[in-house]
Amino acid sequence: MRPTVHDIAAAAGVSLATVDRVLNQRPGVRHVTREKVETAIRELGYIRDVAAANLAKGRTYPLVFILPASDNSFMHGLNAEIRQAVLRSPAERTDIRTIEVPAFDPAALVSVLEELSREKPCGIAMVATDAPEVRAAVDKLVRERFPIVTLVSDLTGSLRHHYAGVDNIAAGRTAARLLGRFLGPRKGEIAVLAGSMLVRDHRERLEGFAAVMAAEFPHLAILPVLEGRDDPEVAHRLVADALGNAGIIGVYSLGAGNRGLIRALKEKTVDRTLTVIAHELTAHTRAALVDNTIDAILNQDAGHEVRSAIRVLKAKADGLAVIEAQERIRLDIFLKDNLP
Amino acid sequence: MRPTVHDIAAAAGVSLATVDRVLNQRPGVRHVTREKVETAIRELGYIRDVAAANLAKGRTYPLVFILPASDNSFMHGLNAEIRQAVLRSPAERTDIRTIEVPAFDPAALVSVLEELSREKPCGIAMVATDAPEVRAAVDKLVRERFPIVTLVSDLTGSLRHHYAGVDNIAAGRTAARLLGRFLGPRKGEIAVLAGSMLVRDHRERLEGFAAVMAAEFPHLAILPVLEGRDDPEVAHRLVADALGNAGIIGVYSLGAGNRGLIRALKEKTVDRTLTVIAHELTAHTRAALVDNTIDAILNQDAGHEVRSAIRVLKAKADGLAVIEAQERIRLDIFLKDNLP
DNA sequence: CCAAATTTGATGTACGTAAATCAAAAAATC
DNA sequence: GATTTTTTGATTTACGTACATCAAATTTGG
Repeated sequence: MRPTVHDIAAAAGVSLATVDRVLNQRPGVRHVTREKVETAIRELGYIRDVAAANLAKGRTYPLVFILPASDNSFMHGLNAEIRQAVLRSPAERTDIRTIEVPAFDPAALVSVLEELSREKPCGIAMVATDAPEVRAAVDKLVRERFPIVTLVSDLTGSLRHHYAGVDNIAAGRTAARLLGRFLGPRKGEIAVLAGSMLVRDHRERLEGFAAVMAAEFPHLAILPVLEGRDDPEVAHRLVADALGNAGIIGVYSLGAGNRGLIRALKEKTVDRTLTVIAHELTAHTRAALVDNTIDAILNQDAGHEVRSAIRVLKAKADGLAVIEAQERIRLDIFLKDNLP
Repeated sequence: MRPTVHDIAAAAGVSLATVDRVLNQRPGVRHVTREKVETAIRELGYIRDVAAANLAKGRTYPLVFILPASDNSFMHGLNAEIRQAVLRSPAERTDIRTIEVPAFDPAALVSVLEELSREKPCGIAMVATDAPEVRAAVDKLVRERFPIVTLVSDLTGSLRHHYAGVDNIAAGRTAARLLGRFLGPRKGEIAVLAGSMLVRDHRERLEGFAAVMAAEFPHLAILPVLEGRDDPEVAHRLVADALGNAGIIGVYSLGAGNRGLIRALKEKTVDRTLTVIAHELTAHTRAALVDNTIDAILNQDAGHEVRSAIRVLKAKADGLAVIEAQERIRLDIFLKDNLP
């Protein structure tokens, strides 16, 4: 049987009350006594029964998710997954609140973070906008002992405890290799459609993509990035224009808002084979993959990201270890054959 | 606040003891009373606090993993993941035992299953050998209310509650498309290295592979399957021999024991580019991917499979729902750019 | 050495559920 | 209608931990 507080008390030769004081860092314990107890804990290999403790405390985990108010399929999916998590709240003892902030607006994000400092949630998951003031606000919260995980888009160089999202540089590199290998020895130009170069994840994907392209597929030339602002209409216009260029043989869409891209691809008048790689599996990209308009989809599983963020925040709040391998968000590669 | 048993008792106008009898299906409750209680449960939306119940019951989950005694990297990895799960046992209230049975031996597997029927574990995870007598033994256990999940290799047509493994037909199809697309318009022959055609997962991978090859890449001819018995030495000899055929331009290794394959590939005398796709990420295949001996690796995450099997078995034992999306085991596709 | 302050012990209640016991009430049987 | 059987209620203890209270013991300061 695993040891209980009673065993610790007996082993350390103190009372239950004292063990409790040590375990819950309450005052009124002499240094030597505290050490006796801590030794007993270590020697017996005592682990607190979190379930029993939560029951006694009537504990819930108030968590806050901060998301950008972006109107694209991916964010809608992320929102839906958070709602699913809310439905599971009673069983998981979580109490989840979502805050939407204007996208790409560091100041707004910072002010939300500052408010949270007063509200005292036991964990914060946020889609980070990459700016120095955001980094400073996050670091401040971490120093005040708030568990913080970044979601989807990381905040490198900050003190955040964990990042629940894919490695975007690796994603870009993977896209480049797939595209390069699919195209074979053909020479030509590659169009890149992004949302905005102001977002870190898009910048990183492009960085990885360009690096592998240059190093391993020098016969393929990357055209200037089209910034579609994750908006289907804008994307449609940009891609339709670009396809006037007969030299294009491949497309990499690294952002959201692929509806416009797909429409432009289907409308193309000149009949030629384009190899297309896009990000994020949605109803639209899925259909396009099935009908061969798109050749591969790179995806991050929003459900996994949300569940992982919650697990990590709870663990951090309790000071417990996380299973690293379980919390690694993988880059899913979908061909038409392995769709879920 | 979520309702408790006390609220149910009050709402149904019965005593706590009666509610308990209903909840734990103990005898001695009239039909009408039982219905009153069940109505109250439904109307208040009562959900049993599993943590509190487990605490009161002093419950642990005795689980059994049945694995084939195969000496290859994948099975070693699976074993290691089970040992990790054992380390987490105190926190997860599990009590995990592993049983090794001779590989490809339905009779041995059946006799182990029959023994388990007496031992009464609260759940069984097994790497299934695909045979009618195994199917019958599994169905019998399921009818006796044992939760059973198949691991890595499924038992289609049986009553097992869940399969914790990848879709092997989809895996084979994916391999075919990757190989076909990487090779482009080149004509040639494809060597296929399998472990044994007696194992269901290998048969299924080949089936998916052959289907896509025939339908979409008819200019590539699949050579007769090499059965390497998942043994590096045998695989080495078979592949080395096969590579004497100058028409081979691609290799699909759908089984375990890739060390021999890799050695044969590196030794090849004629200098030509082979496109190679293999299964299972191990130290060897990983190195081969990095040095370009292998072009892509298809993988199933053994850690995810083990954790998923445990979650599902616990949920089934408690009669709870599982998060389907979370328990879906994906086919990982690794290029050298997205290695973990 | 005494008083004050600090540290420790003993004890009880609570969390939500399980499980057991025994008495009381209701229903079924003859 | 009395007896047996079945059903229900009331109550208690337990699981492992948290937390509060009060008394007792120990240490510290003067």
